[in-house]
Amino acid sequence: MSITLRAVAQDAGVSISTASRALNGSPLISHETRTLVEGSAQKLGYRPNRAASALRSKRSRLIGLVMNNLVNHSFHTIAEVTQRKAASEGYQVILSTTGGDPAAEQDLLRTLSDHGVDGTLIIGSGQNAATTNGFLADGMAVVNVIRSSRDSLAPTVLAADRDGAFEATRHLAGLGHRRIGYIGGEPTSDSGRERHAGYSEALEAEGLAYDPDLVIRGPFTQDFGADAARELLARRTGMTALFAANHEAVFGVLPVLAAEQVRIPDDLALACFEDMPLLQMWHPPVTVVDNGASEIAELAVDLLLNQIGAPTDPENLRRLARTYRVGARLIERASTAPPVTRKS
Amino acid sequence: MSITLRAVAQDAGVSISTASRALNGSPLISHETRTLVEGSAQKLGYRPNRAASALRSKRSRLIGLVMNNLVNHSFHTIAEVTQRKAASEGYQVILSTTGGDPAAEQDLLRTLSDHGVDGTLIIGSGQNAATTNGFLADGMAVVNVIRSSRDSLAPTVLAADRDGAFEATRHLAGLGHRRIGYIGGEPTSDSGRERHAGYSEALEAEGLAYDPDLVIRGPFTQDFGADAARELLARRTGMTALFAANHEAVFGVLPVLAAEQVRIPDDLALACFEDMPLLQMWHPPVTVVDNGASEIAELAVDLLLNQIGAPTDPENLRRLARTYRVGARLIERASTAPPVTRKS
DNA sequence: CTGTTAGCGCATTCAC
DNA sequence: GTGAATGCGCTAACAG
Repeated sequence: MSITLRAVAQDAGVSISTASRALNGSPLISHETRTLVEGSAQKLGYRPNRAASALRSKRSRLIGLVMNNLVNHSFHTIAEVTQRKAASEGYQVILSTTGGDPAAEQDLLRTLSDHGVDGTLIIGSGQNAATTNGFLADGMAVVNVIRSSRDSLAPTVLAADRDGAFEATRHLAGLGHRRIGYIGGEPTSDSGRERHAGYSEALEAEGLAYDPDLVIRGPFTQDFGADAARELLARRTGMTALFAANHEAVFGVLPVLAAEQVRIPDDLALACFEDMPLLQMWHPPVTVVDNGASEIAELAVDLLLNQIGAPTDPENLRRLARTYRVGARLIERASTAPPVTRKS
Repeated sequence: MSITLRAVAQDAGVSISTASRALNGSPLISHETRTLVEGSAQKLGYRPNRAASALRSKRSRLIGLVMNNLVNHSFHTIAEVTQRKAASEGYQVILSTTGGDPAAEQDLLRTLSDHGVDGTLIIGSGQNAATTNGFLADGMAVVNVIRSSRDSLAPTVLAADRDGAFEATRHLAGLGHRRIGYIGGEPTSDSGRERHAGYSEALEAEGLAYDPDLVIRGPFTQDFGADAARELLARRTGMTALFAANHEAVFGVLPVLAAEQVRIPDDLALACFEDMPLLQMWHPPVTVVDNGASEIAELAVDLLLNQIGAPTDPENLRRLARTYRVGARLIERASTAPPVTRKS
């Protein structure tokens, strides 16, 4: 049988509630009794029963993390950072993957609520705002991450998709490229729209025309990337640079470029969105827009803990409930260089 | 305020204990009352309070997952598979990363226990058997994964490191290579030892001599891999094939080979341990030993749930407490080919 | 500052 | 089969 608070109280010769207060850092406790109780707890190897504590106090010290999958580099980075940071603040994280299914997502959200999580970070479908708003009303903290959720009353932390795409495109244009290809996500996704907007705006800012022949947008899949890359090459558009802004598609784009013996950066300058080991190690290393997954997670956890700190304060929530953008950062590597002028 | 069991019981016109039994699938309940209660629960949108349930029943429907990090491809694969499978059985998983620190690991294990997890999967340091054995004694399930733990009384699920390395090496030898290099982990790690043993045994089986000049073993780091690759190339040993058996080191080996313009497979046939997207997309795609991370996770979760099913049955635990090996699988890709005979 | 009292919501005796 | 009673271990009023 394990040591209960009662045993600690007995050992220390105080009441059970005094023991509770002493161990939970209540200010209304004398220094002596605190050290006394702590001594007993230490000696007996007391460990709090979180289930009991949660039942009574409505604070589980658990937070939920809901995401599509763990394969995506940004996602598992976020999971790891979230876990580490939460643990350092005394919270454990329940991890849930949805496979991108909104129904599964709702189910998981409910299950997390059953477990009494104090808050939830959600990289979601954006389709369960009603559910998460209900949680907020019940005093559970919520933060949307990476993907915004229409009608959600919770704070949202997003990557700077548009700015990042703008910078990458301007970087290519700045090197002298005038025919810059674009492979990106569908307009139905926020990030797909934003990155495309950044690309377009950069072209405009640099005085370059937007040519639909240079642009292919599609689903977040490797196959799409491969097809798109082949298609762009086949079009013979005079493209000298390519911005691959659809993360999953990159896995299809790279092998095609290699197989077609496209020399990088000489035949084609290449930039991608979202950094990952693959791109660092590629030959040559690939210039990327680092979306700041770690920083996004840090901020999201901060916002979550802030809510948890003042759970029943609607004013606090209103104050926090805005959209934050974590700045993107261009990392220049060898895959981008000025266009090679054939002949002169 | 959320709906409690009491409200459901009231609505159904039965006692609270009958409601509890009805919703928990107790056999001693008439069919009618069951459907009646389920109807009320449905209607009111009842959701069980897991904290209360855990406090009373000692079953939290939570399991812990402890691992070094989430960056390693095998690790996040295991995390994702574990989560999905656990969820399908009604369990949620608390994810913890240790950063490889045994003290942090112990701390996390204790914290998981505080939360009353029904069981824990641990990819651990192997140094906390005393702690986990204590958990077992308290009726918490434990399964060691990927890394064995000396003195642990819990079941262990391991990858077939030796067999995998044996197969990869024999594959290279079978292609006609006689000078096969090896870059692997330190002998202090189980997997480092096992894979090296598999390599050695395969050489022996193929009648090839073991040449220390062809072998470099070191830590699980990218830098080590880069250094080792450079060193092996510099030694001019007549090496025509390389088996990179240290997963993290692969991230250092690949760029060095590319930078040194080593043509694969013509100048050097290459095989690696542990599959991952990077290796599928590499140019050329790299032959690997797939360690079966998904299958390892599936089996580990099964073993955990089996223990949870019969928590106080020492006979059951004794029966399960053995070491399981999930078979490795060689995936041949374009990076391995017969040695090119220069001239004739 | 400390002790007493009263549950949190549920699962499980024990009666019937 | 069902209901009444009893805590699981803890925290949060409420007194003092």
